[in-house]
Amino acid sequence: MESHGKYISAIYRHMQVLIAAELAPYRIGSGQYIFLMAIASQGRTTQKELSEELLIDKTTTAKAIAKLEAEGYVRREPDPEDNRYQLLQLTEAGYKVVPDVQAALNRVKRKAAKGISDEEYELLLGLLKKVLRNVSE
Amino acid sequence: MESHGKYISAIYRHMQVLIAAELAPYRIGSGQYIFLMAIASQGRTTQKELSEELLIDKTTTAKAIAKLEAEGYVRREPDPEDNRYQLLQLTEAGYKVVPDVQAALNRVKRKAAKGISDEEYELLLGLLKKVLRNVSE
DNA sequence: CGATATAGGATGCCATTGCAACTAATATTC
DNA sequence: GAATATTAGTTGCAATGGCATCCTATATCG
Repeated sequence: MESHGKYISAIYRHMQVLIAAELAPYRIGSGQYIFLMAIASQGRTTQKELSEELLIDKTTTAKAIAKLEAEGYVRREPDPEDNRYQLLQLTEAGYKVVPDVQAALNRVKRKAAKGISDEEYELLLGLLKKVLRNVSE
Repeated sequence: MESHGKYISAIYRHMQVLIAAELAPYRIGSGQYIFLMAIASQGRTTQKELSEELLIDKTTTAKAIAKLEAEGYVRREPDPEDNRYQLLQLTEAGYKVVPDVQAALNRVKRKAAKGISDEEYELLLGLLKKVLRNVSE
């Protein structure tokens, strides 16, 4: 009785390794790029929003943001209207690195999707979305 | 430009948590059950074989097997014909726990596959297999 | 046969991740 | 308005997992 779990796990681990290798030159780890790209695409945001959107534990988010900040890609400043929040935004260096990161991610994606048609890929995305909704509720 | 990576990663992390909770009563972690089930289905084997079949680094395999041995589910003995190998097999307790683990995995799978038809599920498996082949070569 | 290479496995180290528990700030309730 | 609850974020801890390195046993090559 075959299950998707084995494949999901193996794909995840291999993608982590591939992405880590691609992003090593920028000193961005496999655990940080999602946050960088999320901030890039939605501008000023908070850790809470990122956690909810990416379905990642808030403590994981905190640590990833701390690393991105240490590398100079993200700036943090307390929200003047509510000091519990830290407003996040990309720095100059952050904006500059985004296209390179995007290109690296595209390379990995092309490698992963080789031999899969656009229709099949859309189908895959749709099914994964459904599975994610199921396991995350 | 949407990609499967985000979903794969989120599904993986959520499944880890679900499986860990299901298997906690048996003191089997989310990193060990695959090995238990693999040994159960193929009988006497070695760490090398497991690593290759599951596409998992050999050091990860070593640690998982060590834990399963410590919990009394797996027995290890040196291969008399080649002392580099450790022959692995389930203990009594190992055989006894397999059905429970299988049932737990089935529960997680049913939850994950809710609202997905058998045909769609097969399609998903096929695509995941393709992606895995792509990223692991 | 002896030297070198290769193979299975183990160990140390580090990155990622989630949970429990905590802190500080804002909301709510009496 | 003071006490309590909730919320955003942080810290410590433990589990998973890969890489570099090492050890020991077998293979190979001169």
